[in-house]
Amino acid sequence: MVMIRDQLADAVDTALATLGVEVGDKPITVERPARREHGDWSTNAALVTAKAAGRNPRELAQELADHLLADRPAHVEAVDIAGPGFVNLTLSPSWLHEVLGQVIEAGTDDYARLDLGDGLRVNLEFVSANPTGPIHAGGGRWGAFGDSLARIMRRCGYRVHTEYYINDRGTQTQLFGQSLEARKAGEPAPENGYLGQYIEDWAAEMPGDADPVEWGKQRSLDDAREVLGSMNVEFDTWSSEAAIAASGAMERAVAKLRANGHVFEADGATWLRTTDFGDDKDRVLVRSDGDVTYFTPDIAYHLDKFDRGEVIVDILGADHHGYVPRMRAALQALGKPPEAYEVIIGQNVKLLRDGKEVKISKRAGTLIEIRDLVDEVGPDVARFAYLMQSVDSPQTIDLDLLTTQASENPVYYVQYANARIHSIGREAAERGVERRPIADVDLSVLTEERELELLRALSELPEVLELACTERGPHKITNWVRELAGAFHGFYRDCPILRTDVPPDVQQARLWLAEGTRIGLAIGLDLLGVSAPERM
RNA sequence: GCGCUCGUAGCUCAAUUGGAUAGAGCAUCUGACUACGGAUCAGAAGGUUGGGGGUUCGAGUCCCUCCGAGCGCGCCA
Repeated sequence: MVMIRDQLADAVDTALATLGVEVGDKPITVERPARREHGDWSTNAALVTAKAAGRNPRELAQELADHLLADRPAHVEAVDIAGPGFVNLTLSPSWLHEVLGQVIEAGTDDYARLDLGDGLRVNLEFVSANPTGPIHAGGGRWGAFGDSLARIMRRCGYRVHTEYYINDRGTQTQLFGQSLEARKAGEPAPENGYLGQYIEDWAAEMPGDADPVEWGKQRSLDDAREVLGSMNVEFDTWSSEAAIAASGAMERAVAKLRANGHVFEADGATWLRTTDFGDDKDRVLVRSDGDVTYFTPDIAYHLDKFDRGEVIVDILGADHHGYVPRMRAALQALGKPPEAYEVIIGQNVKLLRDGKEVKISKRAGTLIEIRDLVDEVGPDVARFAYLMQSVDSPQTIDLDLLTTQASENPVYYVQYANARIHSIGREAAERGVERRPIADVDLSVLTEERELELLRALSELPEVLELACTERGPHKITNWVRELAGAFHGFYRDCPILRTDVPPDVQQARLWLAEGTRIGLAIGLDLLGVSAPERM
């Protein structure tokens, strides 16, 4: 599918070459201007090349505009220069009619399906909460984000493998099991043990003959799997730290690190010289008491993940960012190139209840379970709420607002647009109105501003998807889906389809426009892991 | 103290990664259907992008500095 943007960019390149203008370091872009009066597309080509060429930007822009007018790319109606030297292109609505044809032809499977990844295998790890209790509402952010990013990257041509790492080896799982056991026996919790309502509930649930450590771990995992699954978050692999540790993978990893010359002994412990690769201090692999730190099995695990991906990506909460330099160093010490390891740091979620922050501590038992949130507002509202914001900024979720105003959640605004489209389909069937093959329909009758706005929104999806993928920003899809829904609601209001006074040719074109919108909503909502109900 | 991240409308957040007059939703106020679904639409109001300096054709975005917030700095995990 040839994108109009590429056609325009080619035309600009050709014109620059004809003018003999050197293209420097600054990238020449063809973009959609923020304001409608600046045309449909705009290029900064004259601005970024003028200085090196020793030219006046506006004069250069004028020459560029003249060339573009003389050898006019398809659909281009007018070329203007504006501001400091932008060249603005105004296109005939025919380019949008062409987009609608492409959307219909490609359908849900193929419209906005890109090939950025070229089949590169990417291993994506997220959530990976300790199996010492239920997943808290903050952890839901990583589930929603990671799963959506996986969907986005898959649509962009990456082969993505998702993983959940289970820290089931260390002292925390032991303590957790002991806490359950103590609670069941009516004894006080062990020192630094786990407290809270869920300990009480789970202890009551635990059979008397169960191994508390093993049962507690399994109970936590079942909870995570079920509640994340209810939010449409799935993992290809659940990796156990204990299994990695028992497999000999740690010993192999340490041997390789040693062979590569990055391991040394000091103070009775075995160290990895991570400072060779930019860490601020060296790290212990094997403690002087002979036990490994948790770093060592984690190195083995990260090495193991390369079996399921050429690039591995960790999605971590900001509270783990201090850990990144040592893992990056360890993988480089193992001979992996720096670009084979990517870390996405997400800012933490702040939960408000009664206007006050709920401090989360699993150990103290003060937590808001994601299950409670999902039970109360439903998986779509929860997931959409997590995905409305960039993970780069701290997120504040006001639980009272989300629950009391659940019915005003933006997700319904989007789903309602979808339901309206399906409602039109049902009504059309009832009235015996049929959609003729698109080849027989004249889309050029779509000239109302509402119609063009909707088409413009639809045309943006491939660009938005590309950005969402390269910038690791699923929230860009959320924003787009809201825009598309908004454009549809406006269209729906002002452009009747089935009313008897609508001319048949207009009716046909609008039926296809509604169908194109349905396709766009289906793609967008699927990328977000949110359902697209036909009725509400 | 050192390091990482962040600071945008009353609130929650965007901003095509350096582009043109910084945009949405919520909340507030004012309007719109005898209908293809009002969970909708139109409009008003709301800003010195924490402060200051710098870089350049151009800065919310990059650099410096101050202020404020979150997180991290163990032979814990």
